Amino acid sequence: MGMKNKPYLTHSTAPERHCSVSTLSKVEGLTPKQEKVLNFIRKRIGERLPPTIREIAGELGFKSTGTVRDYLKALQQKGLVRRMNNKSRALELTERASCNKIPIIGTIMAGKPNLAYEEIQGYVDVDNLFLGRLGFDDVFALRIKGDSMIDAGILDGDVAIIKKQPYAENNDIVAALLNDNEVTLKRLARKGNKYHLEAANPNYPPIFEEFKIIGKLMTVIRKY
Amino acid sequence: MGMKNKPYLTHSTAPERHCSVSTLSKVEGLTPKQEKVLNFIRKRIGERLPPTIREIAGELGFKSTGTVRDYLKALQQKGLVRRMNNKSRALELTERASCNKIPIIGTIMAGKPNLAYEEIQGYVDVDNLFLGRLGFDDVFALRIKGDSMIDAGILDGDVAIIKKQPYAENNDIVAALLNDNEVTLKRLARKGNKYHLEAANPNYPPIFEEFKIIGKLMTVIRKY
DNA sequence: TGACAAACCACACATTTGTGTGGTATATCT
DNA sequence: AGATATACCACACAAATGTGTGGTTTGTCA
Repeated sequence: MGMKNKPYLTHSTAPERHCSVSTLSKVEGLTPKQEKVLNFIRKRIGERLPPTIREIAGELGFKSTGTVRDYLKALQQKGLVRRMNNKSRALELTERASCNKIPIIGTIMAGKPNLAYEEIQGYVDVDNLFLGRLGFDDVFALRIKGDSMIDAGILDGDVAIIKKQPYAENNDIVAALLNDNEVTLKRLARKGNKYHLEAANPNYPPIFEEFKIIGKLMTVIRKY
Repeated sequence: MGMKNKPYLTHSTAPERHCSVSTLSKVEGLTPKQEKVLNFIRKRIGERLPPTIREIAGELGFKSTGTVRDYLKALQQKGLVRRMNNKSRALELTERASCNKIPIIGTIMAGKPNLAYEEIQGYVDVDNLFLGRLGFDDVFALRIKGDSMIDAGILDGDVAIIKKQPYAENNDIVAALLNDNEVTLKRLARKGNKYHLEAANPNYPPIFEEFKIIGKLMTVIRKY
């Protein structure tokens, strides 16, 4: 009955990930109804608990589970949804249907009132962007202080996502622990067969003192 | 049986969110076994499909569902997990147990074998970092081509997250549409009471031709 | 007209899944 | 010694859930 938009888990801390990609119906050849089903699935996956077939039926007002299965079959055929047999809630969005992604635009057509994406080169996956295939265990973040890496495009205040590892290769940008227990982000450089640290800023001298590599720079994020 | 670490959904595009915060057991008063259960739940929620009780039992090697229920009860009492009755897979992590955040480290103590976070300045919330309070519909991404913004620390290949808006303020970095339908990222500048676009690179001249602002730079992301 | 897809429904059945009861063993604390 | 918590197990039952079969209606396209 009228439970529209009620979060499934009462105390959910999950972000609202529901996103109706308004152009998807045309792009992907979805009917409006199919898009509604897909959007509900999106929403619930965003809330961290995919729906059961009967929950979809309830939300969309269908009286038969068979109806939902027809929709799921259609969405599967169109490559937007994947399922596992005989597993409850085993619904997954494909790359194309995922709503955790922000389109990367190449060219944009200026339609009169709105914009139309002309060329979508790909998608930024919000979840994977930092981590790639890493787990949360494997990384930490540093907030950059100072301008010692400015020539590498790493500015004061940027957040650096560091993959924990006690080694790195020549020329990698690494988070290193100095003797005073300070962490610094520098480029790993080799002179002969000894490694040292170099800033990306001519005003800073290379560091030849003892250091310990604690991780390797994976991602830089800057907010404006 | 030995299905350790096998992704649950074969073609899963979901990130591996499994994160055993190694200090959690002490902080939260968890036993090692309880932490293992929690970490498996974390992992599977990260893969977008919370586990059933029997799946937990299978993973951890328990032969009885009752065992798992004992663990869930303990985790619930310790405020790390929430559940719904009679709903399959209805497992949710609380704020404290959630693993969507990456700690931002200030100083780091070098313990003998491992590192200990000395000063956690805050957390990077993976879900909200790009968007803040924006929805997925309000943004798009541009992949930076060229070095015209290099002095602003925006390099070739970086991904720029743009908030859609047809206006901006002086000195904002904006995504602008030029006459040839090309999108470009430049700094909005004012001369008298006319706006034009400026690169952040002395090799590029300012752009005085007609343009249309399509959005404002919110975030820059660079992967290594 | 016929073929086809979309969009529904009913209902039975099998499997999955959560729940409940009642155990055993071990260690710790009082 | 008794109370308590952890750490398991077996088994039965009920509820939730996925599956399968077989329909009806409507519109579109050839």
